[in-house]
Amino acid sequence: MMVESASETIRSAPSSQNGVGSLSGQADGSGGGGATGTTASGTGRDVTTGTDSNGEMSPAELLHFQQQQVPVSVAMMSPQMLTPQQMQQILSPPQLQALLQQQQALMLQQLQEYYKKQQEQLHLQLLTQQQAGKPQPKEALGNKQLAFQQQLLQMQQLQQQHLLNLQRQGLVSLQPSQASGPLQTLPQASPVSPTAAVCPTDLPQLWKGEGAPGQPAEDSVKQEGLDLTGTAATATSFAAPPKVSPSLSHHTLPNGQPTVLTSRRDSSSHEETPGSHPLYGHGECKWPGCETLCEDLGQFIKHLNTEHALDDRSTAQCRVQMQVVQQLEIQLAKESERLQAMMAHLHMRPSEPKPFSQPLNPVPDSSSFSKVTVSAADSFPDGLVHPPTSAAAPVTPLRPPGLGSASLHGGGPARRRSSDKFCSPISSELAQNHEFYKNADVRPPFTYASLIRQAILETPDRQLTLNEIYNWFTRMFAYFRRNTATWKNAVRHNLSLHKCFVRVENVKGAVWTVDEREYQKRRPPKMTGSPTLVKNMISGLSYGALNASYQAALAESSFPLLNSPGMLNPGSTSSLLPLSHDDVGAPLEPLSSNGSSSPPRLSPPQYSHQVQVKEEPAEAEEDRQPGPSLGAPNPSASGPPEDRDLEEELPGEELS
DNA sequence: AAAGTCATAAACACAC
DNA sequence: GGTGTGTTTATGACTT
Repeated sequence: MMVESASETIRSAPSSQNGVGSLSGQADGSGGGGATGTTASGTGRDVTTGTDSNGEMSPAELLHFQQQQVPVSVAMMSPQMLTPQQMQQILSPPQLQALLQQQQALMLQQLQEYYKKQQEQLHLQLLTQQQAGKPQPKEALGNKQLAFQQQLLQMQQLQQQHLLNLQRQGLVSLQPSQASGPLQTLPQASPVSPTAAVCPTDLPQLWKGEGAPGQPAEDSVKQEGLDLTGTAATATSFAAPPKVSPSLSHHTLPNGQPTVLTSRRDSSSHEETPGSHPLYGHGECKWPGCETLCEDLGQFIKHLNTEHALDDRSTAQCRVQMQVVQQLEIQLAKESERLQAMMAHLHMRPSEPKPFSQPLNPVPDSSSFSKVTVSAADSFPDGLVHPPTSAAAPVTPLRPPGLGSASLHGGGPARRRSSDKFCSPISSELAQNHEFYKNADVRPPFTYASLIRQAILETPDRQLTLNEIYNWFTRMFAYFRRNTATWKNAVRHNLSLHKCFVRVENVKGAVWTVDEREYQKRRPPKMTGSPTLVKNMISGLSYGALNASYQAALAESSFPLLNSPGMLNPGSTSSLLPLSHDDVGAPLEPLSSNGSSSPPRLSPPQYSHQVQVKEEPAEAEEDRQPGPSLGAPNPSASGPPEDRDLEEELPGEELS
């Protein structure tokens, strides 16, 4: 009371402090570092803005440089994750152009290589099988081919669509050579393959770059030794994912020959016309970020030698480019695997047509089209299930073949209702980028609430003490290893503020649980945080994360009802979270069923599933749990539903 | 422009 | 008194 007034007045002063926040925030208040306060705001931000690639780069500068390059990857994924506006915000026009061109070229190239590769493979397969006298049902093969071709088509369509979208958005002006390729080749089959929307989610992992442990793809890339001259690592290497469907994986290489060779040749053959240079096109230098006009090849060569000589800067740029390529390769690998899974599958049951071609509505509006559909499809079940143990396992993006098909269901056109994808984006995103967040000082693109929930749900008991939550944060995110006061306060704040978090008294103290129902009640997503997120992430630095983040954020935002049971099919449900069993069974009864719905299966008290207080909740437990009353602040859940918490999860969770 | 979200910051109350 | 927990309120940046 009195106190309050007092504090209030006091507060007015501090409000200015917010200035601090906003200060850093000018770019975005909360953002980037806002939180992380001092440090971040100070350093981080300046960093982002400040650097200009100078001639020589110190390690730090190099880092900065990479940050600057962020846009590269951003642009790459952009269509799926950012609205054009956002992209434009982040990138300067020239940058945009350059990046997009680069992206187009790369994709094209890789697709073509991939295509060839696959053809070879098929050929080989056919031959082998025929020779082996194995009366392999031609039908099966035929189907395989069909499926395969469809997949390829799908990929191409995806690219086409992608380019079109870009064009439509005015983000890029298609250039004859680049655009024409895919466009011509593909008799535009309108239905843009949804699934195709290759999800870049895992990319960030790769981005970890050198350090990343066991990434098959990565490894192969490295082994090949990147061709720094420009054509970039070939995607082909991925055609032979080391661990894919056994039957197929081995065929990859025709003669066990380093794929590289062939592929490289291939690529050169298509790209390099006599008198041309992979880095030279349309009269200008195609070196990332450089658009210098060069009248002819000679001049270009000259330019190349002078401007892009072997120095730190060029090297750094190369590295960035390598990463970009790796990301694409990962995508390709995923698609490839999916394709193989499809083939494998069809081999057994050659009928199933491809479900995915739902006519994709032609992108309602630029901003929406991207919405990473796939992510959902991508999120694979096993997701977070891995206990957060420090198991620095190789977070392989590869999806278990069996699951591959899942994408078929889920992968819907962009705007699809989330219901189809029940996968919790955050969980999948985290699962896939677990290592990344763990090591990179990047702010995760989720709200505190969603993170807290995730932390809780990851535990078998679905309950955590505050301290355990803290630990989860620090364990899972490098970002939360600093500025503890700030985010811890935020965590507490969120716990108290949101109804979905229920405090349960325990003998040993109190634990926090999640009232899934409350959580689900949250209102539908909204495209939060874009710009902010963007800035944050960028300032946060890793663009890999950016990607993932965006993807996740967008995914979430586009799938409001991600848990809606209605659409769930058992199998997929499991993918949801670690809660699997319980969850699957009971819970999620979100909105779909009936607004406020009283979930039939749940007792009024709800708690959807879980919450069994550890040890002995004893009496306390009784009180809160079942009870409606929910322990702490939480009124009857069913009653005042949305009041308190309605936040994140689906929405683009960013923690700005 | 209003309303709603979210992140932050901070004041307070309590319990240990 | 210090620290950890929880709860609240205020603010600014953003989005719808």
